[in-house]
Amino acid sequence: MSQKISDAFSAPYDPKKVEKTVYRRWEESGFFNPNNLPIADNAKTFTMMLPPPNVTGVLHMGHALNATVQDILIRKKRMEGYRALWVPGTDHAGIATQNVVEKDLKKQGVSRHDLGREKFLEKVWEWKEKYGNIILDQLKTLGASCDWSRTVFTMDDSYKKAVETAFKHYYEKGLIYQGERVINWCTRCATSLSDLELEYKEEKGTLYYIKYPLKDNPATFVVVATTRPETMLGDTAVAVHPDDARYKTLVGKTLMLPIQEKEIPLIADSAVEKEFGTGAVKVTPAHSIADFEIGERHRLPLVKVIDERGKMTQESRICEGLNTQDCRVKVVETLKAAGLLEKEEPLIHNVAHCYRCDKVIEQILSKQWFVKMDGLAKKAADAVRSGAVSFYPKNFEKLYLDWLDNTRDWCISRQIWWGHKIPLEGVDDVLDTWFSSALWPFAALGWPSFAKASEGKPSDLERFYPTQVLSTGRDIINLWVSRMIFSGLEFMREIPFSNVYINPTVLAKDGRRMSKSLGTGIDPLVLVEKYGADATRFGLIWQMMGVQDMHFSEEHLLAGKKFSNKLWNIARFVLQQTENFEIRNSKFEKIQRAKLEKPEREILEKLEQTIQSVHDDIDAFKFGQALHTLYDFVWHDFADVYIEHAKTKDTHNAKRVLSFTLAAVLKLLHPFMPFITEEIWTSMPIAEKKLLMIETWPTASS
RNA sequence: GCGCGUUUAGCUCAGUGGUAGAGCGUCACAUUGACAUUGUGAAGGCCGAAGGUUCAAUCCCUUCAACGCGCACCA
Repeated sequence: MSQKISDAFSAPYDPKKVEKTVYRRWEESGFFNPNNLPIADNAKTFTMMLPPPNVTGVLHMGHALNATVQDILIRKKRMEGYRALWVPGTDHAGIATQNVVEKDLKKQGVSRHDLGREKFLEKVWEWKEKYGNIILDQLKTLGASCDWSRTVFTMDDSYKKAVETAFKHYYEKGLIYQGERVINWCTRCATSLSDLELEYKEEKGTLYYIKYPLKDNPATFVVVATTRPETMLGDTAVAVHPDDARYKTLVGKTLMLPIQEKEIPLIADSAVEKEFGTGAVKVTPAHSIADFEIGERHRLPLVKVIDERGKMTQESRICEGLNTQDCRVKVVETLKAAGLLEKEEPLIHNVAHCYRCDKVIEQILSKQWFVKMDGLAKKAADAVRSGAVSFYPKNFEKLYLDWLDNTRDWCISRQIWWGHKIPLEGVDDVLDTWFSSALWPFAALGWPSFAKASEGKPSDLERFYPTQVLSTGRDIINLWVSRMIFSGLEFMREIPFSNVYINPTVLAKDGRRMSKSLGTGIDPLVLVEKYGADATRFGLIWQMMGVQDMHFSEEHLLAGKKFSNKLWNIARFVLQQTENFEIRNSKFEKIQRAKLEKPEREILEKLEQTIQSVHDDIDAFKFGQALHTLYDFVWHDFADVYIEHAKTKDTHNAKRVLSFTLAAVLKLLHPFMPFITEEIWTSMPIAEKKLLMIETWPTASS
């Protein structure tokens, strides 16, 4: 692969001429697959699972950032001689994907019900094929060194088996149960949702003060305050706080529920807040999770007045068939006419919306499947409390523990079509997409099968589980990370990863999160086209200095492009100087420092420091710092100072130092900017040269 | 309401108990010698506000504000 320098380099650097070819060279080498790495049998493993992107659409810069972070880690470990495996894949993403396909069909005026389940699922599979492939191509274009031969989709047959096995395990252990309980329901998606799949938004509402007459003394009232007067049609009690002096004498009396003209008790329950409204709260056990719990404590009947389509039921009597909004109007009018509406007040309150379609959530009584959480949550919490799993940055551990310490049972059944069917007879529901994602670290390695890869060789599961690092975003710490941890402990009896690196959320210019649904996403391929993949990676990492969020800014990609060019020209100069100057790789690293002149000694000392701090920073997940250090060294110490000095002399030692420093720089930069470094490496005058991606990572000699 | 984070140059962000830094942008000058995607230099900041500790505070403490996030409430 030796090339004439004059052929290999012509300024300015053009990533388009290089990146595709270099990637092909890596793929042909087979080294993305750790089985092909030239390492000893007892080499340590280093495994990462790519958080499988949803097949809802193309990747944006947030994904690009996470892919780059992981590629930096895996490339460094590979150069350090580890059996390095990075498993890629994609996620079927239940509701989210079903929704985008439904939206797409809607453009042609077709609904999923027009097509029917089977035909609709065919459409979803078509969508999955298209976007799944685009996603993998995007990752390759960015330089991701995943082992593509191990690519997994969360609805592959083998994965399906994992999901069924997991369900069966929980079921037989009594951890999965079916129950009629109040759950979050999206009337648009027509499915239940878990507590985590809601987004609360502050909205202006009205607080209605309604008089509930005492049965024995209809001239006397208990006034309740509510933002949802229509749900009063399903009230089965009014509750006050046990210590509330205002109601002490009334507790236990019977009230008349207006409109329905039903007798309901006035009860005392400590879940009621004295300060809110009048201190008396209407209890609608079929349409509020909190009221359902009060209802369980007081054995209250359940009256379901809102159905799964968001329409009022027969039980609502005067409002039967109306939607909730119209029913509210009718209820308020009726109360006014009866003189039972005391007053109305404006109120700012939080309203739950569906995290996938934004529709307001109803809480309704419904028969669903649940996973018992107490034991599992405790396992997951202990894994972090004991230090077995660590978060970077550390403060995310609190977010994780807060949720686990307070979580309710997990509603895992969904009334949609796209997903894993619940593996029991007579049930058409599918599983929450996070149920399958939770198994990712081991299901993607073949679980439940431990079958040997080949004669005598350990299976992937044995060899690569547990993994070392999970790199992901903060928005799915509880949805995903916590569930992987208890799933790993439950099924593998071992934590799935020891480090969780939470990367910053990439925000668009206006400060909103980058996301497809918000229309704020930027396709990394557009930027790769403009600046090159190395510069795109550079720009993202350059900006990532360790805070929670980053306002994505394209100017850093320009800096990356300039830096690529600088590096290219540095290499041009060094290679010109060192033409016909070939050293064996093994000897190459050893330069007797004492015999050198001051400028040579200084640049080598600075290089040592750089090697040390880059090494430490990457291992501490300080990727931005590492890149800044490298940039400063390359541009300001090496180019501005040493190379300028080297122009003034033509000694053997100067040539050695030039070559040696460049070689070290290429290695250190390779995880960050893999393409250009690999390309320059092909022209380095080094004997017994391998691909840079598997060359030895530099260490600071002490 | 509770908690966490952020607030530094036009923009995106570093940083330190003692004359404040980078990238990009701006301005001036420099062009045959690796690189104009360059080089040299310059302008540009009461380091969110107010108190406090200290010889000295952008940094430590308190309070406040704005923004972001999580939790609770969301009757």
